Amino acid sequence: MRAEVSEVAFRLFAEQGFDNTTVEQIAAEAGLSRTTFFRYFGTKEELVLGKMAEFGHEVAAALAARPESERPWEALRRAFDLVAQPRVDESEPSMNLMQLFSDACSLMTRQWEKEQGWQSILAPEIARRLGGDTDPAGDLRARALVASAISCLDAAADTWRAVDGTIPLSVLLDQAMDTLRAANPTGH
Amino acid sequence: MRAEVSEVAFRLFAEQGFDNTTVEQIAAEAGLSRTTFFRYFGTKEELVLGKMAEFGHEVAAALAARPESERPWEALRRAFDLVAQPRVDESEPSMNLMQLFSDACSLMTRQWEKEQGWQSILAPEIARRLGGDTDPAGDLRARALVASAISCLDAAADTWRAVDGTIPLSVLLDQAMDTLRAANPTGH
DNA sequence: GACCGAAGTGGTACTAAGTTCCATCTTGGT
DNA sequence: ACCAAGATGGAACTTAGTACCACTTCGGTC
Repeated sequence: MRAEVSEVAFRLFAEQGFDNTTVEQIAAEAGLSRTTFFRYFGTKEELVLGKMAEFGHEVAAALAARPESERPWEALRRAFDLVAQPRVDESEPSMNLMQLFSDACSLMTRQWEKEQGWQSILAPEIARRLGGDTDPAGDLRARALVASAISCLDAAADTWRAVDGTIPLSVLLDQAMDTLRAANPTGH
Repeated sequence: MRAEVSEVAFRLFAEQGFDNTTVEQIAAEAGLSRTTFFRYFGTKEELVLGKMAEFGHEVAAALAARPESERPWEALRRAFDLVAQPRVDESEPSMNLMQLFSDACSLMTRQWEKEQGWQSILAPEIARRLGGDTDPAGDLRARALVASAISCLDAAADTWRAVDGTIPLSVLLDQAMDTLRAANPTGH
């Protein structure tokens, strides 16, 4: 039922884009009223979020199935194969999934723009420090570093608020970023 | 001018919350019309985003000022001191800033909920693999790992689309995550 | 000093998301 | 056949955001 509406909606999203598709349209094509749509989904975005959550659980299952001996970072990497691995068996494999992933990021909100903003601000300097690659995908490493660092800051800030500031933010940030501290090359 | 409106808005946000403050209210208190407000800011969220962007540039400046010899991850960490370091000189220092940071994350959008969703789904397993800490802030390390991994996936997916899939996503993801690969402890 | 164009401003009306409330229909049990 | 409950649809409302138009104001020109 939810699945049926969802299917209709994603067809329309694919045809016209997310913003150009109204809830009224989705409801009409799915054969229910606007009111009922909102009773089921609450928000238009929840359609996308719901699908993302499904994948999230799949990834979690894959993660849980990784061997105990595997290091966490590696286990995560392997779990991500679920979405990253080009699957030859399914019809339209990971392209649609990554499209959805990417859409979900750009769709929802400005939070993303904020992070993108910080990323685009910080990444050039990091890229420079990593050495002067100017390959098309050359700055991926810089972006990964910056995005992860922001994530650590988010996590630390959240914990900081959760403990009412009784632990200094800098300590928490050290804790978070120490966990990730990679064998980075020395500045060029 | 923008600053003046911004000041009024943040006072109202603090008093009533972001959602319970209408643009009409802000405009009225700042002495301009709703129409003019939108001419200046475009969106209500841009008020918050704008402030975040300011901090972003401050951090970028601090980052650029770090010694060349410093490793990128460390340089980022030091640049983040701008927001993380408890500043004794200013009146209400980093608490408000982090409040804003945190609000900006929860405010804008569901993208954040999605990431939070994935994080909350994946983190317990990672926490378990890191060893059985159950401290209040004990899962910070797990959250940092998961959030960073998600960031790498985002960056890789973005690059993948930018190069029209001519480089396999798995390769890009390896590239991104190898950059971050930490000296993680072996699963307990 | 009157005139004029441009830019900034406000007002009105619109679309669309999301909420609330009420009326209606269906449906399962008595 | 009846009745109560839950699902559905409709109408009205609030708010963000957009489009358009009218008004003012102000600097320059004749």
